[in-house]
Amino acid sequence: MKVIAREVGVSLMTVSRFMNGTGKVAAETARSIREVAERIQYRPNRLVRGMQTGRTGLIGVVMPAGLGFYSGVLEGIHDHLSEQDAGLLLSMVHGDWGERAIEEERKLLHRLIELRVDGIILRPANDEATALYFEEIVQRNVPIVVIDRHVPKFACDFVGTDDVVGGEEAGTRLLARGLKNFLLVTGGDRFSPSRDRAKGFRDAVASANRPVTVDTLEFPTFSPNEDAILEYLTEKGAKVDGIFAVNDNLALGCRRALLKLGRRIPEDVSIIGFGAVAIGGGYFIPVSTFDQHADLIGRTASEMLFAQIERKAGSSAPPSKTVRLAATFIDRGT
Amino acid sequence: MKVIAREVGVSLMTVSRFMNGTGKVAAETARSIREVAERIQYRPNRLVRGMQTGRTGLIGVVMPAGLGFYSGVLEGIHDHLSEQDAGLLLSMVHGDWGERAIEEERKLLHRLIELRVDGIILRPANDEATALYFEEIVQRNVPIVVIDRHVPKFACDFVGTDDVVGGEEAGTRLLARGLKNFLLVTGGDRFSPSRDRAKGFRDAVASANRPVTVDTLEFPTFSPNEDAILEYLTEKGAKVDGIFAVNDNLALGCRRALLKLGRRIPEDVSIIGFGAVAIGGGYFIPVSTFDQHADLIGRTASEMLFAQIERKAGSSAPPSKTVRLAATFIDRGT
DNA sequence: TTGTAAGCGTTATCAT
DNA sequence: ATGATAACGCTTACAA
Repeated sequence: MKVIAREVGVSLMTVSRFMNGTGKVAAETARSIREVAERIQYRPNRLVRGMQTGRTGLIGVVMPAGLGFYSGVLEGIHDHLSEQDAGLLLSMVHGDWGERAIEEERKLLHRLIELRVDGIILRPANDEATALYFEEIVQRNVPIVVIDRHVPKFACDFVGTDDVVGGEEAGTRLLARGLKNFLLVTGGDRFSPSRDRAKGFRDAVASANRPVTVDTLEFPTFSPNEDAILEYLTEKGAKVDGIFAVNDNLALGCRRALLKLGRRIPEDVSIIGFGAVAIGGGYFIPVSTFDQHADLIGRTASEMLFAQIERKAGSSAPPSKTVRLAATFIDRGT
Repeated sequence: MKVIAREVGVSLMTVSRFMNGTGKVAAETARSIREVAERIQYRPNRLVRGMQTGRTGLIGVVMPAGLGFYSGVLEGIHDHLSEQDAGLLLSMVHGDWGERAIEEERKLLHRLIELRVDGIILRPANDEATALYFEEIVQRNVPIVVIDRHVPKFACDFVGTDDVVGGEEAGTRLLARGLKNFLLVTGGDRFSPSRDRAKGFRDAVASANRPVTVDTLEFPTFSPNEDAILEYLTEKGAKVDGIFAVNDNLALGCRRALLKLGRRIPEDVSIIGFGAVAIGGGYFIPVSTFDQHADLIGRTASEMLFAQIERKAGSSAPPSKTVRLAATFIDRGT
């Protein structure tokens, strides 16, 4: 800017005003500035600008990536951020459990604060101990939106799937087929998506006007142990005719086990998953499932984050908002 | 820092020195500083620090995300950056073709420059017209590593798969089965991975010591048109007994077409894909393929980028390096 | 071991 | 419509 100011013969301020469109600049002056800027390939330093204005234009995103669902969310976030001319600072989390994950996540959040991000979108590693790392964010009044996993102990904006209703619909659909002996495959109760889908399913099945049974298989790591499934199906679960798994990965594990036992899908056993995990054009997960509209979750989260950021200026303190998007059933004939 | 300095009763500089470990600070002073910093939850402003030192600790990554391969690459990059305490600024590209993609990509690169990233990792949208947007990067001497798609017109560090050798191995393996009539399914010649894999395959097959045929089907958008495949297989390609597709998506398209025609895999037709696209735990792409070690590509790219960044200080100008990682065959019995 | 002064590239504020 | 000056939060260079 100094160079431009000198060459054009104006002060730094005139150049600054031209660059960020604040205040009036004479048409003639503007032309010269534009010309010189172009010639010397001037690129404003966004970081310094951020230091001045208090808005860096950077948004921190903390989530496990790689999996289909989260890349969809990430894409939704990214697209909205692009429209807002904001940058996406990505931190991927790996482990899901235990103290280590929490410690790791705290460090990531610290880093984001040190980078002075304008806001944070977070998929929490853990329902527990969240006060620990939310504390600082609250103190500093950093805008934040939580996605996918609801954290009951911390009131802030949340965007996720309507898991309870999704689970209910799964139950209703299996019931409508006249099935009676259900297997519910979950990841345990530690995370809201699994917990809520299971709850919805149980509620729906419990309200059937005929006698039904529901057995539950839990895989706390969300990875289906095929041996355990086989064992269940050959012993206690010999009569199972309907399976709901809280995610597609678990559903696929069941599918493989069933095929191994020679049980036909859906003639002998119906099966429904959740998540519509899909990968680029044409790959196909052979299990009826629910589309969570991942990209929309991401976009919504980003929009809510910006609403918070804009609000900060006005400094009102509205109540936190919880948004749950309906999952859409995808019938793949299983 | 000002607050800490005042409370402890030292100058700003002492605090600064303590914070970044430069110079000596008395043990006693250090204790006090640490204490106050802890109490007031001081977090250094990395952006300002970057402005001063010329290193922001931010790395820009420009690539299409979402697909399995790229999320693997992203993960590799991310892990290395974490180790280096650097931040990952992600820009996702959507369209792959035409002027628009190039324009979009230029804007992204500009943004990264405005953010003063220390370096850039780029999966180029296009082999053509690259000088256009590389020009500025070269002028500004911004460290950059290109991945996946080799850009012949621009000499810079590159990391990708050894596509030619991979294609050769596919050919060799099909030949070893005694097959004679091949179908090569490509995405055309515009991008190096498709082009090179096809070249390798053709070379291998051409060196067979028996008469063979090779037909080629091109899908410039990399999405398999099942009708076109069916048409080919029922007419000209009735005798095809071996298929090599330059990526798994195309291979799966062929698989579906074959199954529809009642051709058995691999009894009637052998098929090999490329890319080992996989998604979280347990999903399974039913086509023999090659693992590109995506995460290693990402990590290597990041390492090479940091080598450049460190070199910048020393300002020597070494030749650019091209690294090609071998793809590993994954036998899935097809 | 600590301090002083200047500077990084930009915007805010108040004046002209 | 333009300018002067201070300020943002930190580091570098030099001095004590």
